[in-house]
Amino acid sequence: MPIQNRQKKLVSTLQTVKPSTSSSKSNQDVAEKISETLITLGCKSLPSTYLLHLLNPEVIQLVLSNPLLRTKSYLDFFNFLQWKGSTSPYQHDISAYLTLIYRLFKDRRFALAKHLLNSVVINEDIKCTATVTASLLENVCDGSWIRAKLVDMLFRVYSDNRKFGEALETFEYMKNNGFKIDERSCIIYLLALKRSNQVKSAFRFLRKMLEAGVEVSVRSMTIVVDGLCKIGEIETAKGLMDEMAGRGIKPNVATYNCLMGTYLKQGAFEEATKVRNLMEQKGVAYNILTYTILIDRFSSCGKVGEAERLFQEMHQKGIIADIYVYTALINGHCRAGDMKRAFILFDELTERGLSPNAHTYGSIINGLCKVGNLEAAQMLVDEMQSKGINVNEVIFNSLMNGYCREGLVDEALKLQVVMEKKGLKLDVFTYNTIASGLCKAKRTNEAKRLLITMEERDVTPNKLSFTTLIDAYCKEGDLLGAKRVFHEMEKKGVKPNAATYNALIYGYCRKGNLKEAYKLRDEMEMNGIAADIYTYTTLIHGNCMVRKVDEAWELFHEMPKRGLQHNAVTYTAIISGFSKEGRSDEAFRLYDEMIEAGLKPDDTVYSSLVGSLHTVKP
DNA sequence: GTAGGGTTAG
Repeated sequence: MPIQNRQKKLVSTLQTVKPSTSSSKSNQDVAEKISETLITLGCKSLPSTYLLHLLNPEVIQLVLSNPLLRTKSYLDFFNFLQWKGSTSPYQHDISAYLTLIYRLFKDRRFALAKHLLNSVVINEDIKCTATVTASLLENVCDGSWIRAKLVDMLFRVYSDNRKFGEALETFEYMKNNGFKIDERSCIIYLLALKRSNQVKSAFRFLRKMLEAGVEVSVRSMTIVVDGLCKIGEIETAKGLMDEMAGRGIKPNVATYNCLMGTYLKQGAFEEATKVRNLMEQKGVAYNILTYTILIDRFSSCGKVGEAERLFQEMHQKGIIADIYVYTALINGHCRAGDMKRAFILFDELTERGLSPNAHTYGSIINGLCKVGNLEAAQMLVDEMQSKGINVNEVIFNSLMNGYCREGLVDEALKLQVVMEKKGLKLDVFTYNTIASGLCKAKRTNEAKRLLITMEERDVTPNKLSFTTLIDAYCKEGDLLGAKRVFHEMEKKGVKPNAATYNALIYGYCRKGNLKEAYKLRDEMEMNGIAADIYTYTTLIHGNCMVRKVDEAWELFHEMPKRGLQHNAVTYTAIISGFSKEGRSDEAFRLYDEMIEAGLKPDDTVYSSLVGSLHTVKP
């Protein structure tokens, strides 16, 4: 039957119903007629003009509740009514939605039911409180077993939408009405909380789960343990694990991975080893993630040999490395400057059918930038682009850093323009990298300008930005400016570190103001920041400059006592100090000592040693 | 529906 004829028929059908009366009987008649039309003719034939003034919520409710209607028909009817293209789209009330959701669920169309429930909770025009929604849901379910499923679905939907208050209210509703609460739904809520940085709420909720009689497993516990570890509450996490053990919930490999990973990130190797021992003791085998974390952390802190050993061990145990493992190991070698091994692994993973991704390329490109091979880095950038992998902010930052290290800060500035053109956001890394590149190129004014303006572009300067800025002022000899920035950073609650103090100490040394430099050294130590190799080297150099080589010598002696090893720069400073004073015996003795320590002297050492031979003792 | 990867300063 052609569409037009169908419509004519429907119109005539509808006209037989008196629209003026609003009694239930009449509503029922209308509903029945509409249902009949829908069953026999389908939804496409509904002419909106006539229907809209015959309809009211009760009629709609009746149509939607008609068991004779097939799912497709009432769904079409529902959508037809609120079709946005019509002149007056109809706004269903919440009961209409919930009725439809119930029917969809009954017809096992779960995804659609959930989708609609989602629109109920986010639609400002129809949404009710969680308790009201839950009880309305129960109403439309008419005592069916489905009501428990639907209230559970409501809990999940609230969680998915980060509506934590409503989700909790639904949870309480289920608890108070004797529903059995599924742990898997609670996990969705826990994860949503954790992802919104509401770890403490997740922690409290876990307790609520236990109180409500939910069968809590190690999964829920691990989510909370992980969250607590991530916010640095590792002791709370351990306390929780003990408490749960008392309830028979034992940690598994995932739980241990969280704990161990956190310790390793903090550099607490002994604690991490304790976790590993505990795993062994309890017979909990490592999985691929355990190995990834271990390989990644050892790689990051320069213990790439240990990372390689774990990589072998993993293979012996029959665990096949994935792209994460390869990337972690490659990164370790790149950081150590061993590009040869990095490329061997890169080829190996490709041969094994794995595809390098942006992180893998990022590691290799960064490694190449560090060793100054910018052409090769550029080639890899081209390669990844040809594979359709986007060059992201991190890779741009790596490249900029590479150029800055080579003194090619203008190339870095060109990349900045490219980044902006691509719509990539310059982040704190970008600004800090370029600023320090500018400082190194003695373009301190540009560096200062960049760091001062970054805030205007919504990038919050961090410790490093302030330190670089202080460094720029110090290099210009503007100690007042440097001090001003130092105080400004304190005021903003950004804590200085050793590098910050060292920049200032350098500034004072450069002016020959050793008194102030020493004062700063004492101040940093009082604030719990240990003087490091840079602090000492700067002070040694500063003393030598004002011909106080004995003071320098004293500092040089102090270093090993404090666990600081001399490096080539320290030796260079002290050797040239003695040389300048014409104390060539001491200078040569230190030179031999330096060679013996396996340190490579640079040109400065030679020239100062040669120079010392011509200097007449005062 | 547990847990994982690449970038910055002296």
